[in-house]
Amino acid sequence: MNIYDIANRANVSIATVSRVINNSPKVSEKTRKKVLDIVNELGFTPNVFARGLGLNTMKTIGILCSDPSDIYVAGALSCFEKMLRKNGYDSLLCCSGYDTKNLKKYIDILISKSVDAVIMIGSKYISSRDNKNLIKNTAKSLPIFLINGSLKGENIYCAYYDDFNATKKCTDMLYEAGKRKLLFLYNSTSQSAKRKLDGFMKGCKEYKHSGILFTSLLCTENDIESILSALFKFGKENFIPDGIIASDDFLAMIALKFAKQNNISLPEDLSIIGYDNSIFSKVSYPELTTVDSRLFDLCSHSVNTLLEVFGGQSPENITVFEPMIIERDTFRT
Amino acid sequence: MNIYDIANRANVSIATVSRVINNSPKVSEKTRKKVLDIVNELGFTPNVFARGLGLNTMKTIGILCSDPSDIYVAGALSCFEKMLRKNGYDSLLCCSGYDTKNLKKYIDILISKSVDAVIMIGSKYISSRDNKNLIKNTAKSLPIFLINGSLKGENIYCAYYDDFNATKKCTDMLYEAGKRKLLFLYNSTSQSAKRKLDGFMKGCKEYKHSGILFTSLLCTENDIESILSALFKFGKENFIPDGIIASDDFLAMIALKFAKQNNISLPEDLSIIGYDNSIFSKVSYPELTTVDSRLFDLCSHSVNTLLEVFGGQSPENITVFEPMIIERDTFRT
DNA sequence: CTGTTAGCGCCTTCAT
DNA sequence: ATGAAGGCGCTAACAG
Repeated sequence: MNIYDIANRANVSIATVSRVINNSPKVSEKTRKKVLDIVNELGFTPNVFARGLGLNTMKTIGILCSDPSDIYVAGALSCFEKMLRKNGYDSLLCCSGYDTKNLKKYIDILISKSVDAVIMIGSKYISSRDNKNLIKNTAKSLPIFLINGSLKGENIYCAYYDDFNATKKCTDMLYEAGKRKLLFLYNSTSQSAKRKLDGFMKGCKEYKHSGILFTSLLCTENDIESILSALFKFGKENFIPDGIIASDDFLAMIALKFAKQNNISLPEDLSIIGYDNSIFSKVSYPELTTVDSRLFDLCSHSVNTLLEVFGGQSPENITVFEPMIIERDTFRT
Repeated sequence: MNIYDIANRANVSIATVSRVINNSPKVSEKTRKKVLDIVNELGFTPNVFARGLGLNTMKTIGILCSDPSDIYVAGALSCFEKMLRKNGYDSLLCCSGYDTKNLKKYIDILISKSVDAVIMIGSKYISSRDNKNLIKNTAKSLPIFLINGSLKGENIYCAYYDDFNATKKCTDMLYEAGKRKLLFLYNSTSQSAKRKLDGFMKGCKEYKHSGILFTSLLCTENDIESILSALFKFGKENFIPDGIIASDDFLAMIALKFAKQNNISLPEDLSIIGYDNSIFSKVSYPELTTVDSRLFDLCSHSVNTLLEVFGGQSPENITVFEPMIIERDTFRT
């Protein structure tokens, strides 16, 4: 079934049918109704290929992410799909895994499907110089939206969170609460993780002369056991922290587990601050004090920007959101 | 850039270029190489619309789910995308939320994008008679794959887990461990939840004459506070359970939290068994004993079935996977 | 307001 | 082994 069939039945030309389908104003109400009735009766849906072929747009956005089973990614994905759909766009999902080397491959896939834009969730993609150039190049042909990452360039729109400020603030708070042996836990060397680490270091260095000890632990292995044993080994060596800042709630949960296994009392002997205000932070006991990464704000802002770009406007290229610390039970000021 | 450009540069016709792109055997090695070189040099990718217009397939699978921020859905999504991509298929994501009434709307969206098949994650969609008929009807035009749900019908392929057996087994184990006041927690009336509830009831009824008390609690509100307060109110009334089976790990986590808040010792005074073997069960302390829902098996089996269907074979329509209980710390036999 | 027609880029059948 | 040409369904420019 195609517009010819509809046109035949309605005794009009295919052009008229096309106009009706696309809500063109220049159709008489009478013809419109006649055509619409037949369209509904036959349950006709225009063929996207044919439409795309002419318009070269399929109202589809490519969403590039590492892995939706990551809780942060899943949240972003959920938000994007919902908002995009509300505005008539479909979401083509493309998961790259945690290796960012073959970004080109995935971008090519999305481009070959003629997506109208690419949303990249996570700052890992911007780590290498090659990838940066690749993204800048890609942006020549379609707008790119970076969630949680920062890259200057035409047709590139970034929204991220001021992680530096956030961890700096956390460090300050821990110090002011009397904590003097601080540990920063992180699991990636992404832009975002770096910003967090930098904020932590900055804070610690300011208190250096006040007898503060601090260090950071990169947990590259992502399974719980290895992180726990790293923590354990770490604690044994020389440094038993009284304050931990984690780059995400998952790591914070493991730190919490470690503390409980070792009968360390929270938050007196050890304070823990997580990151993301994820479901983990609410479901745990005690509940995690955490940094709200305002995922929803980031995502909805990005979709709005996207709509503005498609609407021919020129929105800001970079938007930074301010941190907010959610105090729960693992640390209180 | 299109095949005409390539054809020009290579001094061949577009037909030849098309043949090369599609690995047709009837092209001389020499021409093939000549064309391929230019294709690679220019980074040419055939236009999917044009291709789809003729072939009416876009090598895209529609994935219908409630919400990827649900941890189970996220896991399935991750698995599907990965396996489909490996086999040259893209994933078009479509999230319906938890209201299953407008299934038709979402199916129409996917069909209008000419997906080659639809994968439906979650058994909620099969709840109403209307939806069942809708799915059967849709299956006339393209294959449908049901994850965690069961519906007989041509061109409908189901993979689910024997939840009945699983909760039945859990109930048996709790009874054998001396538990006599059992509670089943669930949060949905999906097929899968019903199977779980039935298994629990079956088990309990068998022990009815041995002085066992049992009941179930449907937690429709999905926020932690209301579930906690439901549990609290519940405990106050008349029934303090010594064994809880939850329909997912999230509910189990909340039960765990409740127990800890009320200084109930685990697993002595209260045993908890979760469901799904999700990240929750491993990150909590004590770790959750849980039922492994073998998500990965379900998903990969479904993708294999899908490939078989596309390959013209006739695989089994319904596959049931057997339960496996993972013993951790909240209950031990 | 409505109809005619030329593409959009590719695949495929039919000639050669 | 290769080329020419029709057709896939739709949109938009143009003509009436």
